[in-house]
Formats: sequence, C-alpha cells, structure tokens
Amino acid sequence: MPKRGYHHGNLRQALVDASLNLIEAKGPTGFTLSEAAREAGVTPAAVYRHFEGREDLIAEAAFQGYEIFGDLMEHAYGTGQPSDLAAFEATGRAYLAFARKYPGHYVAMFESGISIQRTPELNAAASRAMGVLEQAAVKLSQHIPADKRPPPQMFSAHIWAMSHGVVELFARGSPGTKSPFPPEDLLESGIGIYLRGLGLIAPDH
Amino acid sequence: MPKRGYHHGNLRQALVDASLNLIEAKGPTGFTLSEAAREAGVTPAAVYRHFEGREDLIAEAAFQGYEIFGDLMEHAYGTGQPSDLAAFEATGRAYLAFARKYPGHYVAMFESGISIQRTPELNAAASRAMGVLEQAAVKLSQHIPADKRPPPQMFSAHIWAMSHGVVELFARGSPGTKSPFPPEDLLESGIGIYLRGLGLIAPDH
DNA sequence: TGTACATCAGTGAACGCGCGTTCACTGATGTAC
DNA sequence: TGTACATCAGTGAACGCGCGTTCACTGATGTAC
Repeated sequence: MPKRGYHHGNLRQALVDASLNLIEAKGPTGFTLSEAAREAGVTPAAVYRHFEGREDLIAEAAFQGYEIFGDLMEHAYGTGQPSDLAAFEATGRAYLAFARKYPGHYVAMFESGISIQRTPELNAAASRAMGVLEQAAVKLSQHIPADKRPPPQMFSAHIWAMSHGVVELFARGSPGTKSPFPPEDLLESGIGIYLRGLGLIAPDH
Repeated sequence: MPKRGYHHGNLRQALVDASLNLIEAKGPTGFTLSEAAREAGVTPAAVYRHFEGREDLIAEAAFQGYEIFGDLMEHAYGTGQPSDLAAFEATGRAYLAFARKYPGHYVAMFESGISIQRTPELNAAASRAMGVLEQAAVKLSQHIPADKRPPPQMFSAHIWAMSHGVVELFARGSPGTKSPFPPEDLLESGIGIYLRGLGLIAPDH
C-alpha cells in the first residue's frame, strides 16, 4: 500500500486489480467501470485519467493476462525439457494451472468478448502465448511418421479445445456441472489418451 | 403469424424466440428483458404476464434448448446403431450440430449463468440430455478390457470437454480465434484420435 | 342470435436505480530560481 | 531554504439513458343464458 490521501499512488494498476476481482467474482457481465472505481476507493471519473473507458480497462486486464500466460507457458515448456513429450505435457498442465490461479485474467482473455485485434500490443501478447503451445505441438508431431501425422495446428487445436473445455465445464464453481474428478486429473488423463491415440505414448504405458 | 392487434396470440413463445435471437446476436450480456419485449412488438410490462422476470425468461430459453438437445442426442444415438462405436460418434456429431444450429439455445444453456438446479423441470431436461452421452460412453467403454478401462464418467467428460472447447473456440464468429479447419472436422478427428488412444479404433484405421 | 358479464392479455405512465461519461474545479506534488 | 508556479491526479455535481418492475387501466375474447 503506497501513498494515502488525495493522490492514490498507483491507481492504474489498482483499477486493473479491482476489475479482475470483480470479473472473477461475477463474470464479465457483472463488471462495471463504476464498481471497479468504487473498489479502488476512487470516483468513477478518476478512471478516465488512466483509461479511455470501460472497454479499455478490460483490454488492459486481458493484456496483462496474456503476458502472465505467455511467461508461464514458456517457463513450463523450458522446464519440461529434455523430451519433447514431457515439454508438451508441461504446457498442458500450465494452461490449466493458469486458468485456476488467474481466473479473472482467464475470463477477461477468453470470455469478455474483447477482440484480440484491438491493439497490436494485445495481439502480440496473445500470439506469443498461443505460439508456445503451437511450437510444442510442432516439435512433438515430428515424432510421428510423416504419412500418418496430422497437421500440427490441428493437433494443438485439439489440445487447446480440450483444455478450454475442462476449464469451462469442470474447473469453475459454475452450474451444477461438478465432475467427480479433479480438473487436473481430467485434463492430464484426457491428453494422455489423446497422445496415445497419436502413437506418441506406448499403448501399454 | 397468428392473430394481430391487441392480443398477440402467442406472446410467450415470441418472447422466448426474441430472447434467443438477441442472445445469439449479442451474447448473454447483450440480452435485456426490455429489448426482447421490443423485438416481440410489445411493452416491457407485458412480459410479466408470462414470466416472473428476466431470469425466468432465460431459464425458459435454456429449458427449451435442453429439450431440443435431448431429442437430437437420443435420435443420433438411435440412428447410430448398430455398433456402439458408430452410435457414440453420432452423438459427438450431434453435439456440435446442435451448437451450430441453435447457438442462442447453446449460450442460454451453457454461458448464461443459469443454474441447472433452478427448477426440477430444467434439471430433468438437462439430465436427460447429458445422460445420452454418458450412456453412450458406458456402452462403448465395455469394449475395453476391464483392467485398462477408465471410468465411463471420465470418458464422457473428456468428450464433452473437447466438444465444448471446439464450440467455444472455433465454432463462433468470436475473437480472432479462427482455425484453418472446419469445426466439424476438428471435432471428428479429435474424437477419432482419442478413441484410438483408448484402443477402440484400430491404430491403422 | 343477442346481450351481459367475467376473464384475460395487453397498454402506458411512472418509479427509482446505477450506469458511463463530461466538466469545471481543487488539492497535492514536483521543479526552477 | 524558501517561494512561485506548472503540472498532475483526483473530486463532486450533473447529464441523459435504458433498465427492471409496479400499477391502475382498458381493449379483446370467451361464455352463460
């Protein structure tokens, strides 16, 4: 907690943090600029010193999310070496870990309706993050004989879809859709079965 | 188009339909009771003759969605016989077909924040629909040797997650996330690889 | 077939509310001399 | 070290808006006799 009083000290980031809390608690619908200002202890008008408006505030939250996400994915991929398989699986785990640890960011990124094309910066951050998964898929797919190898973009799209599905359906406090399995186990086993289907894991593993 | 004039004739359903159009066009956020009334050519107050309020209207839309969805799934499963595998794959296709054909319903069901526990009727409709997928998974998993068979609920959760992920990420006009593959192909190939991983499809298929 | 009347399904005006946004302002901070 | 002043980051009042909801009402429909 920096300064107190008339000048806030770090209002910009405080507003982003407040937005993330609200989005996490009430979904992207429940978020209002006024409430974010209130939570930061400030008049709604003050927001306009730092953001163009409501959309801009959400976009910043999403941007920060992609940055964190990208770092996490890169780190996971790096530490997942030496084998391409281990590295790939690590990125899958990192995806879910991110969604669990930063639910506000996740929602801002994927459910707020913010377009990735909004600014070049946002686009770049998103591309970097998703690029890690794609690269991991490319690397891994080279272990499949060329004639029975699916396109790597399809490969990573499958993994992304399953990961996203697990997050949305089973990793939220949401609508009665509780599964008897922890999301982490669900995703790990799902990816495992999928990779076995590609011949990347021995059938009897 | 039934009656005209003071009495609408079938306002209840007209309101549901208007809601579905709005949800489809603008997401669950963009939906307002007043706008639905306007689109149905009626005063907002008239809505209260048929629904308790905004939430109730969305819940009815979701309910109708689960009914349609359940019918589609049952029909797909039925016509997918004779083999358990073919029947299972048919339900997967039906899932995506439903999401594509009834996007408003899909959003009302899975993204509107409506709780499935809201009414016994809603709960029953949802259980029936999801039950088809679960049953298909149970049947199919009996073809796997008992000692290497994953729990059928896990099995169907995987398929559901991948299906939902494909819908959300690749079957919407949404945020820059266009894949170079049609969602149908993506889901079909993804499920195929997964089933191969379970040993339910021959590796060289 | 005609009339009286109950019921139903809508109207339209009104309400209080919180929203996003604007504006002229003022208190706090930093800097030049 | 002190003073004058520019800049910055907030305030608070005001706006117009559309929302969900309520209420007494009225026009249309259906039914009993």
